[in-house]
Amino acid sequence: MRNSRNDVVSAALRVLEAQGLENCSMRRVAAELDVQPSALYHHVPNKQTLLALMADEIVAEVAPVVAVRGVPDTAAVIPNPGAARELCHRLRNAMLAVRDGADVVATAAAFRLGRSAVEDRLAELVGADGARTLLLYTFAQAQATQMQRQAEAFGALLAQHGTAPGDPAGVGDPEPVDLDESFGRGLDIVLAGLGPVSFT
Amino acid sequence: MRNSRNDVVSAALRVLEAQGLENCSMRRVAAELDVQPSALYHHVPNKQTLLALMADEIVAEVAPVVAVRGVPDTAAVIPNPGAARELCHRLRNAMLAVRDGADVVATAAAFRLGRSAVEDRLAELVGADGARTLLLYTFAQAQATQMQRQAEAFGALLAQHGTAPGDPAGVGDPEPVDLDESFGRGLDIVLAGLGPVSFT
DNA sequence: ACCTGAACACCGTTCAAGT
DNA sequence: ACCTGAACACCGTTCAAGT
Repeated sequence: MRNSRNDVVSAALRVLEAQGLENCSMRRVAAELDVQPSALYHHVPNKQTLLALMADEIVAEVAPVVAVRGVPDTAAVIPNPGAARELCHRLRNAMLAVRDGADVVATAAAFRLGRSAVEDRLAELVGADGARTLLLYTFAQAQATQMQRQAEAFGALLAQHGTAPGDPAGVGDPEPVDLDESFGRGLDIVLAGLGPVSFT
Repeated sequence: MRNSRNDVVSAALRVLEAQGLENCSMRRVAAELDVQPSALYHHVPNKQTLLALMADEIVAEVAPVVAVRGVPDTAAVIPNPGAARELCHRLRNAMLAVRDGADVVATAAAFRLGRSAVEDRLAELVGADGARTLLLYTFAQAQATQMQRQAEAFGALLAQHGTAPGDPAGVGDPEPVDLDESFGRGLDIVLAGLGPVSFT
């Protein structure tokens, strides 16, 4: 046995980190494994599936390992906004830790809204509606954060290559929002909307 | 003058509606205009810009036309959660009205978080933090909704081609959440978190 | 100003064939 | 079981050249 499915996922994550999502092609993943592109299809049916496996890997450490038996009874939910807040922060950090991780996870996760470990855990803490709201907000916010960072990195590159500070490209665009702090405030808004429980 | 930039955007939106985002290539847009692919680059610097122009078109009717002068003073915000709620519904409907519209708009809009007409208007109604939270939630929720619909349409296609109800593919997957109703509930959670104002 | 034609450097996926 | 080699039907973008 030369390569396993896990080898393929690992190689794909290396390519993602090194080259970004737009360059994370099947052909480059194959090259990372010193293998022909067609060999990948022995381990994975298509690129979409590979991306979903990568997404699982990226968020693997986020949700506690405790197995949940069955869907929680809505009436049985014991609200715990503090734990929900921490889980959302962990999720966001996990996505931000990998280049273009938010895009990878958000795309794959939206595809199976309602059946992820993180969503199940969140639902136990704040109910199904709150869980969905928190999850969607966290995905979109992480995507925006990563996009802003990438734009800043690109702008820094341009500036280095001859564009002096104060040049047309840099004039008029107001200072960007701090999306790390903004996330916490948005999270607090949603949590505050979930009920009268105080959770500071 | 044979084609204007607006002709290109219109053609691209037609291709998007007819073929979906993954098939909305520069080459197909060119074909829609009976023109060589290279001709498009006379009107638009690259595909990313074209997608941004399409996004602007999709949400053009959402924000009121009233010109806003300057950034609203945070202290001067007169909370109006009811108006914010309606604006979010309008935004979501505009995205859902176009095939893959949520993806197109969310990607382009995340790129310029903080400088869209819709966000400015929302910020007037609920403040900057509330506006960002509502906007991100609405984008992600619309993306999830459109993805679920597409999956359902695909599933229906499969079922039509020989898969009887009760077949392996359809057994075990629980009934999907109604994301149209779910959106309203999530919106109410966020709005409730924005302050003590009642808005029913 | 707007477009053609040809090219460059890529894609995802399939499939027969090898070991 | 795992992989190669070759092919198919595509991509976005550039650039000289036409009108």
